[in-house]
Amino acid sequence: MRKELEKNYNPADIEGRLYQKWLDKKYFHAKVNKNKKPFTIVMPPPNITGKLHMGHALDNTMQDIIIRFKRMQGYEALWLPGTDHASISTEVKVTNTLKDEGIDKHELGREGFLKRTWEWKEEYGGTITSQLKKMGSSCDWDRERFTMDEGCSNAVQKVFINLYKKGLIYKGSRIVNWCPVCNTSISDAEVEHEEQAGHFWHINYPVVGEENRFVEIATTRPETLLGDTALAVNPKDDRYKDLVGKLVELPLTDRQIPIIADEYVDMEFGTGVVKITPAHDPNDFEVGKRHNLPEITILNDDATINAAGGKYSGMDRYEARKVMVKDLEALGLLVKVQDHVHNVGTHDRCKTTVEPMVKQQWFVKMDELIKPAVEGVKNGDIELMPASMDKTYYNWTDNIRDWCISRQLWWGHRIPAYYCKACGHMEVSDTPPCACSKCNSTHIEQDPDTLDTWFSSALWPFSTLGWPDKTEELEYFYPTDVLVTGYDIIFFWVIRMIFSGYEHMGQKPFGKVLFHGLIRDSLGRKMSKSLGNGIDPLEVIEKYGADALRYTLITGNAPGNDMRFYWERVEASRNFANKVWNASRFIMMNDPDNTVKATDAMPDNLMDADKWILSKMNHLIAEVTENMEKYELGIAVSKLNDFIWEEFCDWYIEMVKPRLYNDADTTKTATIWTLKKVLIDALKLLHPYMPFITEEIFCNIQEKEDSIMVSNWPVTNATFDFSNEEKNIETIKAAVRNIRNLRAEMNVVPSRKTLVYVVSQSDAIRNIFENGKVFFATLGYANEVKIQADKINIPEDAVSTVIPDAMIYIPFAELVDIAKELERLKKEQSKLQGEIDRCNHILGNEKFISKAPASKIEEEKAKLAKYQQMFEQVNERIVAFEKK
RNA sequence: GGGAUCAUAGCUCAGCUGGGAGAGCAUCUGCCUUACAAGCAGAGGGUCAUAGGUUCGAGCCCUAUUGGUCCCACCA
Repeated sequence: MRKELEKNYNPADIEGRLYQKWLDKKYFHAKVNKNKKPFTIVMPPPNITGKLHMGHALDNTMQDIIIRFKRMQGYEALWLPGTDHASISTEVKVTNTLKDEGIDKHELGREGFLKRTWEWKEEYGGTITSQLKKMGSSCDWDRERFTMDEGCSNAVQKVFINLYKKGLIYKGSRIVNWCPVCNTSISDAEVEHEEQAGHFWHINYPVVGEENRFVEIATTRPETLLGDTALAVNPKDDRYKDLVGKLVELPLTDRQIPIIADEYVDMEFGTGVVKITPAHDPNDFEVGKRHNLPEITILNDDATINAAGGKYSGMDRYEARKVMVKDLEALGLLVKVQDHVHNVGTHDRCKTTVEPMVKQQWFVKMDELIKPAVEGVKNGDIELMPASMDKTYYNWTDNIRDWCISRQLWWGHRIPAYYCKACGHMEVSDTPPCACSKCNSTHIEQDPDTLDTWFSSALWPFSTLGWPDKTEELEYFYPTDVLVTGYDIIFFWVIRMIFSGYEHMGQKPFGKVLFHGLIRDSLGRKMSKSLGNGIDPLEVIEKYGADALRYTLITGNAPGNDMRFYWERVEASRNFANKVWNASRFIMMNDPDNTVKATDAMPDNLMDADKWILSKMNHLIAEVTENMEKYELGIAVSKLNDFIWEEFCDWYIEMVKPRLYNDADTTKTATIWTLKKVLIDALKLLHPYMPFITEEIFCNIQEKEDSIMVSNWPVTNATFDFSNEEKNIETIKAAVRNIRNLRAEMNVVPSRKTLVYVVSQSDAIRNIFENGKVFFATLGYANEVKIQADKINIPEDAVSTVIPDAMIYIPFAELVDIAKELERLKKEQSKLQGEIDRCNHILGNEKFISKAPASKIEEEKAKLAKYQQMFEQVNERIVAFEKK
């Protein structure tokens, strides 16, 4: 017994139930199946610290749409989910939790800390994946992975060792961004630069051997003076030419440092003299290397002054700054203090001001690795969408620097390097050596550092499929087909996956990259925790349903562009869902016993309107499929929306009502068949976008425990190409519009039941129509025009056989204010004349004829013919009117 | 400083390789109508940022300008 559908679509009732059904039936699970072609998407792993936000919602909606589409098309579609251990985020989070409990991470020790972190992961790491389920994501949860699970960890170790053996990983001293709070180095990309109000301290350095001669420098960080090993001037700077090569006294210390000349110095800026602190400034580090200057580190890891700082040692960097400025003032060496706004680097996770420090770090050599990654995009092996992202991509690859991969953290993949405490020998190996291969000492220690989070993410497309083992999954599903991600991690992640794929698999990791933009709030601001302007996708789902959310995210936006989130847009999406719901309800109400099935053979008594909508649907299938294959998801769904709402609901269903309400009508079955056929195909096309509502309706209408998500994607069928009928109905539509326009002037009570479709119901009436007289019919409500209806002659048989009794017929011409209509027609005529002139102009142009493609010329010719025909028609009517 | 990108209706945005200015929302008018008022039928509203150029023809291509956003580098 089929149940009555609610008047309004209520998503909350059905979403959970349907998702569970899909899970139970294992529809999401993809197997190695040699009889089918694979289609693979690997999910960008969200952080285990994360909560689902709009960015994830968009990202995963796009992936789900693609994967559902491909699954219906008959591919073995795998969408592999997983999460990222997010080393630094997680470590910060757990450290803070411990802090709240009064536990210091270092007291707990490495093992204890890791144990806690794993516990934390078990408890909270699944939050985001469970939230993804609410969105309807059809991931293969049986294959869910984690960047630190056994397989992924093996892959990481293997890659590290391979690269090391190839000489592509090295250990070196580098100036790195040091976060004194997180106690780790961070990559350039993790540093945020923000403007801060600071000061410019002008300090005099006394020249050695010259009484009362000083060199004035300006600095924003006077405390680093302790690590100065030179002053530098520009070699072209005449003011200081004679000073180059001389020594100056370094204030507050007993050291003397040289004055050197280097191009790096900007003569215009400050005093034109720069203090060089190689150990605490990236530029100075470079200068120091060029001039063989010593590197004096003056800070401890927690940014206090170290033993090299004499009386200042032990002070915090800012405290030392204050004291030193005071001391300089006392010595009379402080010339002046200016206000100065400058950029300060802060750590994006904890907002601490980073400190450049010289450290021993592990690096990946990039110059060779990056080459195939550049080549792969250049020769089209990998396609970036939108194509404009190529520029951003090359901008990164062209300026790539060696990748600092070591982090002084505990949570992550530990570097597989082992040191002999006796002789200092280092070995890189997948198992800890029992004894030093050089001195046989058993005092061996593993490198304490862990790897950058992105090191494991870079391997994600193949580590998740079993690499380094040669699994059949890897063989079957790799390379993956498309990567969907935000453009903001093109460098962090996309580039690194690409070169890793080529290096370790010898193959690209994915064929296409589909970039999307950021979701902003209604004022165009980034959604962020600190602003508190984030909209929780779960809240949207609760209020309007997952389908409405998905629909909102996918429409009204071009690929790669940022989008703003408005509640009004969600409402519009919900309204569309409701429209689909009610159209389906209407259809079911008209066949309560479900006697007609869409799978039945096509009835042979289809009317023009039926053929018209079937033909339209046929075109739509072709267009939507093409758009989706090009991943133009927004375009596809907006076409679908227009079709369902405007053509199917506003025209077809309205046209068909008199037939359904007339018990004597012999075409009723054909009508219902057409309604169902078109609805079911439309539902299928819509399913990737709105999985829940389409499934619910599909099951109700079929009365089977079937599922739309494993049904076949609709294909075009030449049987449904009815170009004549299409033309007929389009003409009728135009006529109806004209009548509607006139209605206001006629002072007729408007009604949406004003129908013209009847014109096509019988040859008799159609003839009248074709003779230039247009009729419309109204069910009730039109008393005022009733009188006029008496004046016309409708063939009795035409009316009685097909048309419901309540219908009234009014001759078009009788109702028209002739003067007004003439005016309108003349306007239309002159417009058409304009079009004809335009076409003639183009077609008469030699250059156009010679240069334009043949299809374009044909198109213009067709237009010209069409306009000329329309012009003739209008002209005939004008002549007819003028006779009156 | 280098680069990217955007500027189209009141708002948010589409507009694919140059050839008839579009949608949604908002506004206004009329409608309880046996699928849907979360609806139906209509209407108004744009010098396509500015100035040049290429072209038979420019929202689209080129140059410059203005303003916005983003990324990278970063001044001691």
